[in-house]
Amino acid sequence: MSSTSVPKGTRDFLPDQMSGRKFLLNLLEELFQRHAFLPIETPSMEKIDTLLGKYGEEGDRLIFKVLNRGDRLSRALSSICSQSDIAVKETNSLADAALRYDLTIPFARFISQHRNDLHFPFKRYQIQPVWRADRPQKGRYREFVQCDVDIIGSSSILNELELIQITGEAFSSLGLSDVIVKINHRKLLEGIVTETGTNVPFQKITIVLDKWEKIGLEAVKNELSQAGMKEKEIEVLIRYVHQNTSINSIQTLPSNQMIEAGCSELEQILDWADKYCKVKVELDLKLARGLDYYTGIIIEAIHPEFGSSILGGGRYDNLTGMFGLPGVSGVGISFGADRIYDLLSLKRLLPESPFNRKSVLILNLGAEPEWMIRAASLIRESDAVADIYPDESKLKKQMKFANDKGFDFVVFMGAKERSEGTLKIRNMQSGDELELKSDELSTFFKK
RNA sequence: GUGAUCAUAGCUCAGUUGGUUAGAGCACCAGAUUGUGGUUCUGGGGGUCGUGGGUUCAAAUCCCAUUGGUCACCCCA
Repeated sequence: MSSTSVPKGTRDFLPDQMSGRKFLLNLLEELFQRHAFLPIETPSMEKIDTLLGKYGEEGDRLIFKVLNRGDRLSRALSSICSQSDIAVKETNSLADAALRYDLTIPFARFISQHRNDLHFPFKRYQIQPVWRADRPQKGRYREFVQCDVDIIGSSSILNELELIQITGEAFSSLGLSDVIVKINHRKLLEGIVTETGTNVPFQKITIVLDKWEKIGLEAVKNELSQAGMKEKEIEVLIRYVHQNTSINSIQTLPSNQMIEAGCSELEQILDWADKYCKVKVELDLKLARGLDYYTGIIIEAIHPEFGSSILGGGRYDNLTGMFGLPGVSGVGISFGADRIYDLLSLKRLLPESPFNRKSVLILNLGAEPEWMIRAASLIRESDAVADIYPDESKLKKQMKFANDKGFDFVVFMGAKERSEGTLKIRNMQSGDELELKSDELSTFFKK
């Protein structure tokens, strides 16, 4: 017998879960549309070269590669097997394609390819699954849905503001009022690191800083020193980064070009966010984000009752350059739909009804089928959900079915009702019953 | 890639120093109730104790291996 389980880190979704997921995804999509973003989709697979080398060395390891088929595979295998040592490079000849790791790189590829068919600045949203060959754990899946909104072809920080507005609108309409948006600026961070005079790579330092909340100040100092920073450099770095959580305090930083550029953008964004965004926005100089391609403002959203971030994003100045379209700046964010769903379900903020509107089950009491068919049509015309129980089963069984399935009403259409020219409707929650004339059916379930 | 931990019914779990026929709750099915569900009562079905091997008169229990799940690190939505 074949196994009934699904691969590690992937899941089935039952109808009960799907109604919550649809609710979330529909809400986000509708919000994106109101902000004039347009939808696109890209294939689940990209050519392997499109993805490799874009996410740092850790990222490359987490990309799912798709094995070649047929002769190409046989040739690659025999070439590898004939060698005494299998070079890592050779394994790439086994795969020409890989599953997408995020939606941002495919988007950059998409923009470069279709540059002549698009109007810039171009605002797109994209809601699709991505795959990562990670070890699954709480809030971490190997297949998960990202909801990306990006604006490409404009350097204005009006775009950053809009993305934070969308973040605030999304979480407040979902009922997640405790979400905190943390922001930082890659240039500012880089400027600070420059001021320390260290020759340790910027990327290495930011990753350590990012762990601050988790491991504490002393451990951060330790790791920085292990990374090769001198004690004096660490001291300077910590002094600048430590406790700089208000816009006033970052103005006390030394001035160089990068710091000034970063500061003025952050200052503007924080001021606007305070006035126009429905979410708490905090400056956090420790926020780094591992993805290499960010160059300006970076943002991340967290919730105090959830261990990992539920949204991430930032500005990238030259993503399309790798695909032959240089000098185009973009900024975008990605909602982690699966994590947000988990959080909503933890906080019981998802709608309970599996049908997204009033729902009615017509009980089968052996009445003339066409009478029930007409009744169902009338109910559906009034925009409610209608279903006819197909078999003339015991009433108890049908009632239990209606109850378990979550129908709001059942309709009795039996011999008694037929002779009186009426229908009996029972509210499944209150137990109230009332009689209606057949032609009142279409208006009863309206609104 | 590194580390920890767990695996008994569809689900959540009990199961004593190894010792009769492996239990409970929930869920499911049937009846009490032949036109009324969600409450109650009664009864019923359902397990090769993850898999393979070993120790023993005897293994869910002890040993070894293996597979799978979960959690953490790394990194990230």
